[in-house]
Amino acid sequence: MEFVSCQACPLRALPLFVEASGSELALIESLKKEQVVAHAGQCIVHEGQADLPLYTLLQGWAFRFKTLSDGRRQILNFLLPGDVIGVQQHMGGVAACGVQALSDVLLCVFRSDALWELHRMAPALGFGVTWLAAHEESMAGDALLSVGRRSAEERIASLLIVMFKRVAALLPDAGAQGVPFLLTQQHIADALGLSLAHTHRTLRKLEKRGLHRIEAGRLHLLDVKLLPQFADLYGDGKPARRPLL
Amino acid sequence: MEFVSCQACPLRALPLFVEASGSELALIESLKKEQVVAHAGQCIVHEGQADLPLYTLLQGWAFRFKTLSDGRRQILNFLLPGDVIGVQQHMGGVAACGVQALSDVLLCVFRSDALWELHRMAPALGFGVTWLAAHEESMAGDALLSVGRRSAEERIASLLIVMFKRVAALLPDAGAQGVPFLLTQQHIADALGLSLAHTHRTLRKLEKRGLHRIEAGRLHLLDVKLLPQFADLYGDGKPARRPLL
DNA sequence: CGACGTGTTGATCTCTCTCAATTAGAGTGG
DNA sequence: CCACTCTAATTGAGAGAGATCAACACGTCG
Repeated sequence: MEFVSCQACPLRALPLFVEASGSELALIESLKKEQVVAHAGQCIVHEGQADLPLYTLLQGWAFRFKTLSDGRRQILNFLLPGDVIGVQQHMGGVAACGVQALSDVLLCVFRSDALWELHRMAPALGFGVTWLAAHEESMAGDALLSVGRRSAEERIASLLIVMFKRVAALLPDAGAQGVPFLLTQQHIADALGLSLAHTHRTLRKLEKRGLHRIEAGRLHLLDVKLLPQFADLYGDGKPARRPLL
Repeated sequence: MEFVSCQACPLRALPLFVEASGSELALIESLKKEQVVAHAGQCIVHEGQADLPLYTLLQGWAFRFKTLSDGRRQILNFLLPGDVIGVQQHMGGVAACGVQALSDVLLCVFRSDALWELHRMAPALGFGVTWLAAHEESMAGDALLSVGRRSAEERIASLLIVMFKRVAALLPDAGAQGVPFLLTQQHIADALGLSLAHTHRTLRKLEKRGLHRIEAGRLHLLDVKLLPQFADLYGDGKPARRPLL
């Protein structure tokens, strides 16, 4: 894995950063401490760990998770290139959740005062970070809605669709030939609050119904937009109904 | 409901704002647009609503929620005095979730450019907002863990304990005589992804086991710290185990 | 007084979990 | 090249937590 300059950082694709000025880029570059590699399966951040830096994921996949004392695990979300790791942990003191690499991973490590410097020296970038944090919370809300109120079938379909779109957005061909897919059924189960066995059976059922195909580490979404049964899941947001009151 | 000055704003109790300087307070004051009242049950923000301002909850309770097209509802979290409403919605354009008042509520409404001005004029406050957003995400993660991996009993116990602590923290006597509790069983059910019937039965069971008592709109937590069975739930964070790897 | 919201309960149903076992594929060492 | 190991996928059987549906009680309110 090679060095990635801030010029080429996947974060730059984000709406809030595309217009970063030269001086802002220079600032970011000066706050970057180093670049490290973690191997598949390795823990990047441990739950409860203190003094952790701010990271950015340059290459590879990872996920954030929490565990209960008896081992039950909940995956909070999956991290793709361009995602920031640890804004929340970084600020609280100790990490509220762990982060584990799904594949070999290349990380950009920032100085521990990076977040504050960013705010102080470049308010526009600080604003961008706030936007990022707010956006993450919104995603967390979607996940909560899924886990709390959707059936296993809906949850899995929804996850596949969202992941497909996220990964496709990073590819030049937008996923025309399917997208790389590194999750095991266990990961899917832990992200959706389901058991492994039921996740497997549901995945099978959806495949049979024509939603998707997973093959050789690639996810192919077939005709989502055509299947009315999945319409609710495809849109970006939830199709809010009426205010209930 | 009377006027609340920024001096007396419940937000000032937050660690990140206690040390606000005079000029910072003046800035905040200048960004405040007005103060409005909403009545119990009223929707403060509709799902999908555009152009919504940034609010702060001065008095009363509310909650954020999302709904599916068939009416299923998931409550994302409950809002108490001092909570900020809509950092995420505000930034995205349209509201990703709705907000409804649980009681009569007093809101502080900010100018629509408040967030940006805060970042631009007072980086320390901007940083505080980022911290807030990150903290919210962390809470969302806790909720996801509960809904995804805990049993109904654990979820409810956990919610009661967390709410008790939050409300107590706002009271002078720290909840010695119980704390006001405005949630109906339906709210609890919608927050935890449970059915109303099962929520009721579980609530009963916990009460019988001595966890709590709800009476006349007040929640009394009995001897949580003494009950080993709830130990996992009482601590602030989750008692993370080992890295699984 | 009737309507409504909330709490309460019983009966029944089913989705999802748990436990257990088997298979398949990749990697490793001899 | 083969035995050995490990992970991930797969499947079946049985159990159970929690959902659904349907009443009923009670207090508030117009």
